This record gives sequence, structure tokens and C-alpha cells, in this order.
Amino acid sequence: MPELPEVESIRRTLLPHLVGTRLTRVTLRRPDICESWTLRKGLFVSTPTTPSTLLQGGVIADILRHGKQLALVARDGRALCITLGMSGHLGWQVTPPDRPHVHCLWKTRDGYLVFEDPRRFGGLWTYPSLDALRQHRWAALGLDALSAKPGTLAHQLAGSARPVKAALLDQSVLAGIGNIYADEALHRARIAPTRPCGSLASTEVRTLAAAIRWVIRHSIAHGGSTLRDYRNADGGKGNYQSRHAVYGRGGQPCHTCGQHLHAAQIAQRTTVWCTSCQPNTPLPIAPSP
DNA sequence: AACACCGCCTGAGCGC
DNA sequence: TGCGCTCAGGCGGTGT
Repeated sequence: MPELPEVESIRRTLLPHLVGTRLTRVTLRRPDICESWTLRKGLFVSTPTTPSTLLQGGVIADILRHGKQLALVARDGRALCITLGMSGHLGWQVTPPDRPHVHCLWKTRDGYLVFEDPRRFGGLWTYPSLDALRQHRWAALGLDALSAKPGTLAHQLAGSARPVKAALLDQSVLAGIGNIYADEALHRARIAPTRPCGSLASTEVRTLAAAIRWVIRHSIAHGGSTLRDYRNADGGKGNYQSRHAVYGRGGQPCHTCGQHLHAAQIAQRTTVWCTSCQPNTPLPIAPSP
């Protein structure tokens, strides 16, 4: 379940293999996981996926990330957006892959870039340029969660009755947060996930924005969270899962106060929080993380 | 308009 | 051991 820190770890481990490298041959085994888009008279139109739209022959200039999505950008401008969904993985290997669920692979001089995704919640989207990708596929995404700003977040949450947990999972509010880091950030900010967005005081929004940045920064520093099968592009595991305060710990004692952590469904997601550290009413003094 | 909810999809983990 | 059930969840589409 790659969220921002896992996707960023993949990006960083891919950079040394790919930047300045030519993709000499593309093999798309499952065309149904790919969409190709182009601009015609200012409108986005779907076009057939070809080796060329999948960057064949291009030299990688950079790998970018917005939220949980990656973009490979070729020197000639072509851009390829990759989303991993639930079970997707993007890896680098020297030998050709022989695993099931490899949907696309790119050969380079020294090895293979491999996209695999058993559940197929992820996919590939191709564009003639990074600008086009940003205008189309990334247009509805909020600010990247790594640079969560209190002012912007306050504006996004103002007046909304939905639980703050639901807003954090909404990629148009902040891009990159999934179930793990929503729960971790709320615990760090000492805010109950059930709180209506509109009920948060401005000090709490500030605390929440700081907690989001902190949790994500620290997870990246530990290579992300490996729960079942997440690996970075070189096959390395993350170890932030051992530092989770609440995610996956329902019924276990809170590391902060010792009370048993509460688990419930919020926004159709299993949500874990400490009803003592994260009360349903604003804390008198919002602690700074 | 804003939000709730469904369904896609496979593998891990569990009880029997 | 092996079978069938449940659960995990990002996200686009549809319903309220």
C-alpha cells in the first residue's frame, strides 16, 4: 500500500538507475492498464498507446512525484505518469523479470525497469509533455502533503462537516496521504479522526499540518513502511512500520498513555486512535509536535 | 455541491 | 492439507 513516503523511496532508489539512461525497448503485456492522452486544439483526447507514447527511445531527464503518483520525463519532453494503487510496484533489476503480474517493462543498456501490479488498481498514463500531465491527470490533486501549509489546509477544511480523517484521505485536499499516515498524523496532532473538519481551531490545523509533514518526513527517512510486500526500486524494505503509533495497533496500548487504542470504520477505512490522547473536543492547549 | 458508497482485483491470513 | 471466507484499500464512477 504505497503512500507518499513509499513512492518517494521508490523515486529516490530509481534515480541513479534511470536519469541519463535511454529506454531502448518497451514491452506492454497488459494494454488495459495504460491510457495515452494528447492535446488537440486545447482539448485532451485519448490516443492509442504505442511504444513511443511509453517513452521508447527516450532518455530519462528526471523522475518527479506528486502525492502518490510518479512521472518519468524524457529529455524530448514526453511524460509517463505511474500510479501504484494498492499493490503496484516499480522496480529495477538486471535480469529480465519472470514473475506474474508484470504488466510493463522497459529495457535499458544495463537492466530493466519493471512495473507490476497484482490487483491492478494502479496503471500508466502517457502525455506528450509534463505540462500536459499536470494539466490533466494531476490537475485535481491538492498540495503535496510533504509541503502541507496550515493556511491552505485551513481553507480546505473550513466549513466542512465531514470527519477530518475523510478529508485527509481526499487527494484533492492534500496529495499523498493514505490510511497509514492519516492515522499517524492525527495521533501526533492529538486530534480525533471523527472531528468534523469545521470544528478544528486554527491552532489545531497548524498542529495537524506540522504533524503531517513530520510523520511523512520521518517515514521517508526510514525508507517508508513495509507491511506486506512494499519494496523500494532496489528491493529494499522500509522500516517505519515499527514506529507506527496507531496504524494496525487496534486494541494494543497507546505508546503515549497506555490506554487501549480504539478501532472503528471512518470513511470506509479502518481507523485507529487513542480516545484519551485524541479526545472528541479540542484540547485546551494544542501541544506542538 | 458535497459527500457517501460501490466495485474493481488478488493474496494473505484465518477457522474449520 | 486444503478449502472457502474475510479483509486489505486507491480511486473513479455513481447515487443521494
